[in-house]
Amino acid sequence: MKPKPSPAKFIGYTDLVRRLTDWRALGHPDIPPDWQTPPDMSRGILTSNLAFRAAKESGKNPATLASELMEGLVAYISTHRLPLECQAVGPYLNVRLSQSSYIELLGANLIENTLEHDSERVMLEYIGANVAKRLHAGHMRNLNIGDSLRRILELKYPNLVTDNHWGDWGVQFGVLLWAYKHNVDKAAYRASPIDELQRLYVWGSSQEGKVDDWAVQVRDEFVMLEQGDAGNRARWEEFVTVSKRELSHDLALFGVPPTDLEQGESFYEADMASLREFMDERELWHAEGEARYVDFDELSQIWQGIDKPLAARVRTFGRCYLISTNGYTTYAFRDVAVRLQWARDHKIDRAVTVTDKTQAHNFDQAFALICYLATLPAFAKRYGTATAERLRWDRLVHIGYGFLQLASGKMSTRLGNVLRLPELVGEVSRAAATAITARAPELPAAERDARARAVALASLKWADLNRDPLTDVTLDPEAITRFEGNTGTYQLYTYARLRSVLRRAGFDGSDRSSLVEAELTADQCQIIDRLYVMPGVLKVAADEYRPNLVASYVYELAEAANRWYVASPKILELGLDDPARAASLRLIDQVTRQLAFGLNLLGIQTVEEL
RNA sequence: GCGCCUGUAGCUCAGUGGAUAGAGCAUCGCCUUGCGGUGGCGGGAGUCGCAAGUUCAAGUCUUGCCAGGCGCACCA
Repeated sequence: MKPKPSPAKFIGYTDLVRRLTDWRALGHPDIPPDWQTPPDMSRGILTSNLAFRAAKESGKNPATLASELMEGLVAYISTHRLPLECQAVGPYLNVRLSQSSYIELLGANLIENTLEHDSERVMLEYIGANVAKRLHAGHMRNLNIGDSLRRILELKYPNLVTDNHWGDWGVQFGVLLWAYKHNVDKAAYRASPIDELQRLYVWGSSQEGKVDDWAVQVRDEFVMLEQGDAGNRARWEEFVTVSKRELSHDLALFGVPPTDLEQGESFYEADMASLREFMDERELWHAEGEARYVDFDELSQIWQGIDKPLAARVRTFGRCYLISTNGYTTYAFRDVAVRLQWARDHKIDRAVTVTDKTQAHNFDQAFALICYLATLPAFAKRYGTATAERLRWDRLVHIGYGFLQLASGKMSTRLGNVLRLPELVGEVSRAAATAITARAPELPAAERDARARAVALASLKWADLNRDPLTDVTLDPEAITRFEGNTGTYQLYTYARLRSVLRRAGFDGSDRSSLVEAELTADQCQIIDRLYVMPGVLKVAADEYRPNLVASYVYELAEAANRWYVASPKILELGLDDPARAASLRLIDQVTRQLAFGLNLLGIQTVEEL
């Protein structure tokens, strides 16, 4: 008679941490254990430095205290039947999974074990495409970071909404409409509307100073558009339509799904008018001819209830123009209106915006202004108390990213110094095709190109997301597509190789009976530890908006799996009834699922063959 | 001038106030003709920009300097 699997219920990581956090040390009930992942997984899955923090009030040295605390922890774990072993190591309280639980974990679905949900309504804004302009290489970072944050934040916030803040309004449309009327090449427009619009915009801008009253003519075109002139309106709508078609094509090329919303800049006209009226009525800004501005030094002093550190920051924000001398609303003013609209109409509690890092100052100003306005009773009266309460400094977030360029000598300059997104993908795909041909020369061209595309996208996304968004990136297509090292290709390769083992073994996941008798090696247990603690990584990644933590986790998992796999006996040569074979295959299955899950959070699709 | 960001190995970069600061590339060696070796193991390589401070504990927090990048008003 074979022993039956343990009847103990599977406890996920998040659950386990919660229950361990409920434990309060005798004599120190007010000091939470604050469980963390240890720096080195060989120490276990969780560690607490409670003894340090409790040492002072108890007057004992941390190491002595730790062994005393350990008795209480042992009793707690035993009482609650948690599948854990624990040990005081010097002043640290270390917790590891009990040996008997590994087999059970191996058979469980570790990926289902995700984050605690937060009911906040969160808006994530990214892409930042403009009407009549193609995506260029700089947009890649926005797409990568935005799309990845979307996937990561969704794990924590079921009420996540995404928005593409579409650049579809403003004086530039006066320029475009004016240029279209004076210089459009109809044949070129039919052939490729976006290219012709880009040309027209450049041409139109270049006429400043050459044409009398250029500024007036351009402004009049935009004013006509604003006031609903039928011709300009129809043309503008057509520009928007062709631009959206172009954008969805580029997004598909890059494997990024569309956002939930596409609230272009024009969408906020009414709210800006309303805010303008509000600011005028209450004299909340300074007038300078047509222009209107806010002085943040003043504002920091009249802001009721602001805390001191924030006040010190806000007073350095300088002056912000919200209405220009020409009477146009500015970008900053639109960002104020955007957050009002989100808070009021979408009931957004937390708003995250992804743009390049040079815009940080603009968002500081816009966030400070809307937060200040939200403290005014008149604002709550006009826009709702709930709306006002949602607008809080610590919940308005700007994620800035640095610039991206190709390594010198490898930049495509066919279209001047702007590298379009499809060209970037093409450039990296060529490097990937070269690398693939080197190892599989006989591969048919179609198959090679398909793999090259997968490798190119994975390489680009990995190179981008494996680091802090703020750093500037110089891409070397050859380096990022290499199979060895910490590259996207290495992750894809590891996945494909392990999947191949499962295929050859005929693994279908159905047979778990022989698992029970398996003895796992220390290497295997450490991999299971890693798989088990992934939600801890995801939590920090979501809390701090940092996809690179997910990338680090994926890399470490792939590395650990490779290390074990290469050192272990050949799985396919083990007997079909050998429990070690079942355990190894099951582990590979868990690893590949987790790798795919992690890579997917970075927007990277795995492939079965590479 | 003011503000923000950055400064960690030769290079490119990770690094939750906590245990011996880690990867990749490059470099020097070793294992392995392999279930997908494009792998794996190891060596050398660090005053974590400098200096104070807070703390039981600082690459991490605070302050001051130094260097680089980016903003600073009606572009987005």
